[in-house]
Formats: sequence, C-alpha cells, structure tokens
Amino acid sequence: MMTKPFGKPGDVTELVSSLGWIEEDLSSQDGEQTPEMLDHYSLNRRNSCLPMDLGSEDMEEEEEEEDGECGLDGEKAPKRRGPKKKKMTKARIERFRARRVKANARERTRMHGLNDALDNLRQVMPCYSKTQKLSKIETLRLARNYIWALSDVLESGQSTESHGFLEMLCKGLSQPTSNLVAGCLQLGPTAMLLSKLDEKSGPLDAVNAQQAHALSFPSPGLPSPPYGSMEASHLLHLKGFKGATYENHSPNECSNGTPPYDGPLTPPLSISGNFALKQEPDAERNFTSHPTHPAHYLSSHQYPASSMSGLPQGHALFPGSRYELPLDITFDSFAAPHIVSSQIGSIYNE
DNA sequence: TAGGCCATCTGGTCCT
DNA sequence: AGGACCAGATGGCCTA
Repeated sequence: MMTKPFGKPGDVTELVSSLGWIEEDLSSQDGEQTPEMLDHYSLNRRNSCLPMDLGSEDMEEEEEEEDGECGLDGEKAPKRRGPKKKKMTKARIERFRARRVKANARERTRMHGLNDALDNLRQVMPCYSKTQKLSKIETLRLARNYIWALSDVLESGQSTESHGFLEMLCKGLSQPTSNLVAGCLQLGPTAMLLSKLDEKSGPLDAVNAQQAHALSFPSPGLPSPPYGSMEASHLLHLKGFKGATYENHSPNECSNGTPPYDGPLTPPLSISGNFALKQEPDAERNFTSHPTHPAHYLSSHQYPASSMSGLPQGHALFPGSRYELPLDITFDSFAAPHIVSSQIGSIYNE
C-alpha cells in the first residue's frame, strides 16, 4: 500500500495527495542549496492539486475549475461541503509562499534552538565528547538515568562507584552508549596504562611518571576539583551544599567541611586504568575547549602545560570494545558524583 | 545495502 | 492573522 505523505485521514487533500503524487527527478538537486532554494523546491514538488503547486504556469486556468476535484482518470469526487475555497489569485499565491518560507525559517531556528539545548545537556552528561556525540535520544535517556541515579545516591547513600550506579546509568541505553558510560566509569589502578605508556615512550621520566600516576588513581570518594559545567551546586539545590572550587582544593580539605582525606591527590581524570591508549597524529587531536577538559584543567592549574606533552593523546581504546573513546571526553565531569557522595555525609549530619 | 540518525519541509492545532 | 509547537514524511549522510 502506498504511503500517504500528507494530509490526515478523511481529508480531501489526502486522497488527492496520494493519487496525485508525482515523483520528480531529483538529479537537479546536486550541490549546496540555500534554505530559499529548498523552500522553492518543496513548494513546487508537491502534487498538482494542493495549494503548494503555486509555481504552475497554468494556475489561472486551474482557478477556473478550482471546485472540480482531482481524481484518477478524470473521476469526479463527491462535491465538497463547507465554505467554498477562495480563489488562488497570484497575490494570494505569493502571500502563501512568503508565509511558508517564513514559517520554514522559523521552524529551522526553533529546531536549532532545540539542538543547542541538547548540546548543553550533552555537556553536563557523564561522558561528554565533541567528537563522539551522543544521539538525541541517547542524550535524553542518559540524562534521565543520571538524574535517577544521583537521586538514588542521595536517598540510599549508595556509592557512585557501585555497580548499581552504573547499572542505573546504562538502563535502556544502546550498547555503544553503555560502553561509553561504562568506560568513563571504569575505576581502578592502571597497570595496563602504565605498561602501554612504557611501550610507547620508553622508560617514564619523572613528569610522565607523575602524569601516569595522576591518571592511575581516580580514587573513589576523594575530594574532587571543580568541574565547570558540572559544578555540584548545579546538580543539587540543597541547603548548605556548596560545590567545591578548585582554588580551595587540597588533598586534605574540602571547602564545605567534609572530613579530610589522607590519600593521594585526586587526579583530574577518572580514566579507566584499563584503557589502552594509542598514539594519534597531531592532526587527529581534537581537544575540546570545554573548561572541564583535562587539558584545560592541567594547563590552567597545578600541572605545567608542558606536562601534557608526555600524555598519550588522540583516542583511548576501550578494551573488549570496538569503540574508541576520544580523549576530549570530559571524564572529570563524571567526578561530580564524587563531590555528591562526599557531601552526603555532611548533608545527613545537618 | 540496510538501518540509524539527522535536518528540513509541511499542514494541523492551539494560543495570543 | 500570525507565531509556536507538533508530528509525519522525506532525503541525505554515515556506518556496520
């Protein structure tokens, strides 16, 4: 059965539309087209009985028989009830066309706004990457799961490092997205990373060793540096909850008075130790300008800019997966839950 | 090549 | 009347 491109069931135009549908040769569409061209094209490609067929030279004649219904083989359709259709004068045609072009432009703008909003949402998702964008539907699903999971963290005190947290995050997500999220959440020592670094660059010098060390201990529950787009205060509108700021950050102290931590300094990245990092040509590098990006973080804070030089760049391969994780993923944004979890105690103590 | 994703156009509906 | 919003249709691009 032929699909009915336009109109609603019972609509006269639907019948007319499906009967009169003419597939045009699209070969003339090659090349870039301006919105005006697209509008013009679509205004002229519809079937001849719709008011969209405004470019027809025979319009004047058609107006004469405007009430004659279109049909196959000159078949007469039953007389239409209701108000008589107004004549499509040239002026009306022009007005219609202008209105349609304007409406199309508005619709484009509206959709761009919607997409911008989605982009903003992507940027506060656990795994933000400029090069590997989540699809719209996956962004919305992950957002829902993220809210859900964080709520659960607050309610049950469950760790953001727990299997349950990851499970909640990945619920209903596609396999690639789940892999991405899981990859971002992978925590633990990085023997593999260290050995890979060793392979690539020979014996680690002091700087590289420090970086590798920083990369290798994304300790759960540690006080975390600030995460621009992911500031905890944006996530939780809780009384007395203040997102930690990096300037105040120290290994042993939290800005909000959470118990001191004696362990190693929280690295800016929560990169899985399981990632096997592969070198990419400079041209392939695609660091985000996102303020939470590790490169931005490192260069603008405690690590000297030159210390980035020894870091593997490009992409990270998620073991057992076909999917690569571009290094512009803001893993650190995912550390926000650490902030959250570190705050839970103090919130409950209030 | 099929399927997923996306941008765009379109007509209908509701609201101002 | 015109704008915002919506959902359906369509074609292009990309990837497995």
